[in-house]
Amino acid sequence: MRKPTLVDVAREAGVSRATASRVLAGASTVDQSMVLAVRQAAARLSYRTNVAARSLAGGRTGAVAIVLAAGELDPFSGSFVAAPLKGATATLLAASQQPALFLADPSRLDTLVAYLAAQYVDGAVVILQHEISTITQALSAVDLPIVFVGRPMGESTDGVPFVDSDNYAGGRLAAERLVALGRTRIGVISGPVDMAASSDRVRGWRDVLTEYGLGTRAVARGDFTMASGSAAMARLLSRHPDLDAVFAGSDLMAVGAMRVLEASGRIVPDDIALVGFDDTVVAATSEPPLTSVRQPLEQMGRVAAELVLDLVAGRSVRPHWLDTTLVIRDSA
Amino acid sequence: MRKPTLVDVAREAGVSRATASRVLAGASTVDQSMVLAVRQAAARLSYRTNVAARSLAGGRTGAVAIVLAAGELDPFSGSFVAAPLKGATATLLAASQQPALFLADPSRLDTLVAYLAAQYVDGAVVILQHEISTITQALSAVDLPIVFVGRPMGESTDGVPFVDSDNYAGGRLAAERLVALGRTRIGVISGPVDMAASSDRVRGWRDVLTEYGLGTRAVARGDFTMASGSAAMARLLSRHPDLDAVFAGSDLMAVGAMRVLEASGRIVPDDIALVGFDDTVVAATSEPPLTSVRQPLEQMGRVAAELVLDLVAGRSVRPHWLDTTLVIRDSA
DNA sequence: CGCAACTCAGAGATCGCTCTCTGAGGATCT
DNA sequence: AGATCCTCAGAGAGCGATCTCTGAGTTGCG
Repeated sequence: MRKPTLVDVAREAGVSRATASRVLAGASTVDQSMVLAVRQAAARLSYRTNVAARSLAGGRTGAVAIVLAAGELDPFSGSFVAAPLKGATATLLAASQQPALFLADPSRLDTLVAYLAAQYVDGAVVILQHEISTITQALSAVDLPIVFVGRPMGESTDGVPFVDSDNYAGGRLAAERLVALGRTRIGVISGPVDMAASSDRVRGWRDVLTEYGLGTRAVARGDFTMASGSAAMARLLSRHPDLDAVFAGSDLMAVGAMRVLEASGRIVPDDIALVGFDDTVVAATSEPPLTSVRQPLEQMGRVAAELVLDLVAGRSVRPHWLDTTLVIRDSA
Repeated sequence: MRKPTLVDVAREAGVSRATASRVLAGASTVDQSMVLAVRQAAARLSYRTNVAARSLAGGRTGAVAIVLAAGELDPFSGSFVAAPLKGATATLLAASQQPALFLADPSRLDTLVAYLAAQYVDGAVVILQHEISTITQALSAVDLPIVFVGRPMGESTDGVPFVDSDNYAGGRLAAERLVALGRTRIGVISGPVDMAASSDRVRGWRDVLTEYGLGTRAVARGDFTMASGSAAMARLLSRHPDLDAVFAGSDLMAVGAMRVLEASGRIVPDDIALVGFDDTVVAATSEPPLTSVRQPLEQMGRVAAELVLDLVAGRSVRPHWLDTTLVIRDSA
């Protein structure tokens, strides 16, 4: 049997196509009795609006892409991607928009660009766990509302709408906690320098220490992994054996550092206090449990989706910084 | 500036809309010189065909959904989802079809059904690691070409096209290996009974032992997790302390079993040989490395995508069983 | 050389919906 | 009470492609 169309619904309800369309699109300027008639007719025929036709006529598809970088073998590595994804999905569904997941392969960006340019979707939320400048660059050429989760870095990223946690404030939170504990020789294990998130955290740490007149020389660089945290901690210890606190730019690096501290015979937090970043599951399960700066990952996804919807609706948006919070456990 | 349409391209190339359409759709019945003219005109205007219009007129969207259960973002699911996903994606892209990922939330199936019924896509590949009967049931009501990766179980699944590895043959492979090693008292740790994959593996194991006149009483049930493997092994040992081989229905259960065997003072494989299933990364990294039955996961995704394309093209398809292979390491 | 068969470009209808415009009917105001 | 305003249903024109049908030009064969 042929799929029922709007005309069928209209006939069944005894109204015109236009009225049926208004009801199904959720317009308010329709008499209540007709609304009911159309709704019931649609249900009776189990009618589904044809999105292609609606899209063609209305200029909007009702779908928003959520773009993830598929560099890793496991596409959904960790909550850094899953949590914003969840938040964005929930927001879009609540707004009756269809989320369309897209795994962007950095080596086949033409596919991504083609997809976005083909008007399958009205806008896109782009979630990149790591900075991938080729992706941001390719996207800048696409004429479509796009909001990034995480601040993109680079020349052409001015005015690009994004949602990020306030990494600077997060760095300050961590440093202030350590200062409040009476620590005075406070080191930092930074993440990759080419990531905005990473350098902002270190900047927050540095500013606080400077304000308190403390030294900011004890800096070692990692790459957010556990192994790099261990290596960085070892370097810090050899150069500054008298450290009494360390702020690590990620939980994984903090745990890596913890192992080295343990091996050196130091007790956390008695001899040396430790604060991590992200408040991932490892923070809760490490021994001792790690005090960590929490990022509102799911909320970031939610807000990014809201911003895309704003852009689609023609409203202009500004970048959003979301607050980080300090989750205090045993390590500091 | 307005987006260029087919009319613009046709005018630029000096041909009719119909001809331009034929060229861009890849038809062969067009003179070579016009093909060239249209191609160049399209490139000059950086024309992209409007998928909504094409879909409305042509009845096909050029997109195929890949459905995953949202719960399977769990990192542990790892390659069971990622590998078929990768295979399916590659196949679809090669056929110039747009893969559209969809995370199905088992508690909000209406969203999935609405998406599929709204004609966003021409067909769907459904990848479920665990049997989720509510999903398969909901999908049976949707009038759309669907192919499952993994055989769905249940009343209404007859004639449902699927791609699975030949779990029965895999179970046979494992059992034959153990028999070939001269083992005669061979137990099995099965997976959940309500999963076809799981019961097929056990059936293969049982048939081989029966053919060789060996006993098939040593059966314990697990749920594919490591902990359940340990528990099942402990039960097997208490009931059948003289076992000289065990076939575990998953690598994780095999590793769990290995821990218990080790604790009981038995040496793998000298005292007791062990074969796992799946050939996941844990098989390679366990100590001793695990002999395991490998599933062609990526190929399963590829074949499933091909079958969907066949269905979309109006060809009929049959279920496909793909061969498993035995990867021999140290444990058996 | 003539007629049938074939190839292939163009005209026009169509897919199913949204949106603007028009105008009927009722409410409000002077 | 008449004029004006407002609300809201219906008519009709697209949106941008595909696809069928038509017919001009070629080719093949008797």
